[in-house]
This record gives sequence, structure tokens and C-alpha cells, in this order.
Amino acid sequence: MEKLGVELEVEGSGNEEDYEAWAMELADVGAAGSLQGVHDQVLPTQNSSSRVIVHVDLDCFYAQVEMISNPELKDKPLGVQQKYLVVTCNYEARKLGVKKLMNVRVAKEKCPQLVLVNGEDLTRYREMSYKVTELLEEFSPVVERLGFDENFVDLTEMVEKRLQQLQSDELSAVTVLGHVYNNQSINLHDILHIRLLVGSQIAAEMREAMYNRLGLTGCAGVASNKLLAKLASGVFKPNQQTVLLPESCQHLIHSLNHIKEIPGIGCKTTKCLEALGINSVHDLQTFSSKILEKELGISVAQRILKLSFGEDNSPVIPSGPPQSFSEEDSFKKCSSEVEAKKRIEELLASLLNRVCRDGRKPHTVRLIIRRYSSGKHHGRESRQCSIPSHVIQKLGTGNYDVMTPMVDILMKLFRNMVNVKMPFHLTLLSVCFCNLKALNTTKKGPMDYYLTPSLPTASHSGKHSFILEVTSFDLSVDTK
DNA sequence: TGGGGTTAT
DNA sequence: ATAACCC
Repeated sequence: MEKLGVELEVEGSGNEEDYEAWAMELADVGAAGSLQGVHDQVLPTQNSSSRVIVHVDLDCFYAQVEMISNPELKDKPLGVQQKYLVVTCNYEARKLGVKKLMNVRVAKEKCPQLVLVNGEDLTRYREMSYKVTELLEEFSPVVERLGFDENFVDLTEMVEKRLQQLQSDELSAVTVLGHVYNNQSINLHDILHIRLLVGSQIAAEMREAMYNRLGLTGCAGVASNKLLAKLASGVFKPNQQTVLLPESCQHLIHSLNHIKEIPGIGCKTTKCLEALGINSVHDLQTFSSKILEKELGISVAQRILKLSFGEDNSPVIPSGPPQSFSEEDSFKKCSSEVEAKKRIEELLASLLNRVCRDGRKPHTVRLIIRRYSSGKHHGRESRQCSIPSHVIQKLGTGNYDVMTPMVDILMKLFRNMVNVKMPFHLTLLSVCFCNLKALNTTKKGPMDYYLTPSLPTASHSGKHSFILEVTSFDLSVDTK
């Protein structure tokens, strides 16, 4: 039975051909896709065929966090403001015509009663975001974050365990929770249906737990891959969930009005596709794959072509702790080195706090700028360097002044990018810490001896023999 | 147009 | 280091 998982190459995307291939493979190994076969099947949880994925999407996340912080805002139209934008708003505000990413002036015109709160400091949103991810990780450890307000969870194994707990006669009593996409009828003799229904039950439990424990509402979509789960979660919108059964896959993908609504097809790709006369999902599905590969490269072409059929074999990758920490600030104009330094110091101060709380040590720092009138959208430039080990040592201790050496490093990066002897005009500064390494990651290797804090060596025990110095030594000799 | 994030090249 | 993608 093990080989079932290895041999199957089909995706279980809901595509009819895939389904038939799947059923035939099952027949080959002696398991029928029927009710009787359920308990005999070793479900292919180790590969991409026939998965159960949930996408969880919080309703207007920042606005929800603000309403929890200040319940008086709850029944008022509320917008969260960053600079000149209303980045998100609650449903009261949406009823009155406020949209996401709307200009503040426009939003106030549309809705003079709109209450605005500043959301430029993401600290509380970030914290709540990780509470959500951690809650979902209690269900299954395989949770992938997408931004602050969305998570994918691979429920395949969990569904399988629940099915194994059921008696045969209980299988015919499995019910759905939430909506079924396209009002499709459920076939309780279809194992794929049964599995997705159990997924819908788990999704409901997740949303219930999010509400009971964190006070947050959100949507969920359950389907056989990430693409479809994400599309399904958006079908019924605030605080509802929907499950997609395989037979309605094409209905869902064709319900999109334009290819740009397919997650994975972004701004640039859309422009390129439009230039080729491709606008609808059907246009893309039927377009020459050879020409597409020439225009977009084989990788992108093959991926988005599959996406257009609702096929997505990308796994749910557990996000774990963040790969980077960054803080940015945008402004109308920064044209002096002194002002840049002040702004960089502010960004750095917040970042050092965050890094300290995380516990890991960044080994790389990056400075990002945006110049005025530089093509606007992705006119960002960056310079990075590794952080000297003696500075890394001081990170997170709070006892030493790490600001001064870090600011020095960042200003060197700044002058490397910006000729300060010439006039300049910046509209954004950002500092990023990345290449994070854990302390005490006792890896096998020749340096293992030096990695243990309990054995300070003569070379440094005279001056500093306490734990921070020793663990820092670990980092300075880390494999690079 | 914000203030974040990720991966691929 | 940049460019694409995501929110």
C-alpha cells in the first residue's frame, strides 16, 4: 500500500481526468473508492494526491484587532489608516462605501462618520497574527502563513485519523458544516466527498476556537489544494466557510472574471498575458503552452497554466518562525543624511526590540531605500552586509549599546547607495534583519565542543565567562 | 498607495 | 541585489 503514495502522479485537483486516474490507481492496489473500502485504504498522505487543505482568512483583520482593543469602536464604521490610506475597514464602513486601500480623503468624502485609527505600528497585529497561527498549529503542525491574516493548513492526516475512528455505519451520517460550493449534492459513497466534509467539520472547529479563544471571526475554504481552498474561502464572505467538491472545480475557476484574480498571477504576469490577448481563465487554459513558455519562461508558464485549470501541487509548507524582521517608513521627502540617520535610528530601535524578544540572532542586516520618481512602484534599492560577530554578541542583551555600531553599519550602507554629496530625494527607508540563526543549535560537527555553554575555553574564559559570551562565540564560528 | 512578508533568479 | 509573488 505504501507504493500508492509514490506512484500516483495525479493531483486530485477535482479535474475529471485526475479523479479517474486516482480511482484506477486505487483499483490497481485493491482498494475501491467506495464506502466499504474506506477502512482498508492507506490514504496517500505523503504525496500530493487527494489532499484536504483548509485556507483560513480573517475578516478585516486589523480592524478586528482594533475593535478588540477598543470595544467602543465595534458598532461604528472603522478604518485603519496608514499614511494617506485606509488599508482596511470593518463591515460597517464597507456598507457605507469605504474600500480597502482607499485614499483617506476619498473615504471621508464617501463616509464622513468614518472613525480612523492609525495602524502604522504593526506590533499588535503581528502578535495576534501569530496567536492565530499557533492556535491552528494545535490542530495540525502543518500551517503556512500568507501575510498576517491568512493561513493554510494541511488536514489530510487529521481527516484520515478521524475517518479511522468512525464505524462503517457512521460514515453515511457524515455531514457538512458551512456552505457547499455551487450547492453541489453530496455523495456519501464518494470517499473524496467524505474526506472534504470531515475537513469542513475541522474548519468549523478552527473558526469556533478562533472566536472563543481570540475573539476573531474569519472565513475558511476547504478543498483539495491550496489554490482551490483559497478561492473557496472567499466565496461566502464575512465569517462563513465553504467546501469545494471536486466536480465543481471548473465552475469555481471559471467564476473568476479575469486571470489576475488567480493567486499566483500577479501584476507583471497579468500585463504580459493581456498583451497576448489573454484575459479570461478560458483564454489561458486554451492558449499555446509553447508560446507561453517563450514569453514567460518555462517555470512561470507551466505553473500558471496549471493554476488556470485549478491544479496546484504546491505543498503546505510550515512557516515556523519568521525568516526576517523589518521595519519601514515612508514619507514625502528625505533629502539629508542627518534626517536619514534619525529615521534609521527609529527603525533600528524597534527592530532591536523585536529581535531581542525573538531570541534568535540575525547575521545579516539590509538597508532599503526608495528614490523619488524612480518609476514609482518597485523602484527600491538595497544594500546588505553581514553583521560583525562582536555586534551580534551584543544583540538582545540590552546591556550594551548596540545602537551605535549598528547605526554606523547602516550609514555605511546608506552612503554606498546614496551619493550624499549630490542632492537626493528619498520616499522610503527600511531596515531588515535576516539570516536568523538559533542559539545552541547543537549540530554535529568538529566545532561541537565549542558550542556547549558549559565548557568555556581558555581563549575567552578570562575576560567573559558568562553564558552570553559563550553562545556568541558559537555564532561567530558558525558555518558560513 | 502601506507596512509588512516569501521565494526565485 | 533585484524581481516576482502574497497579504
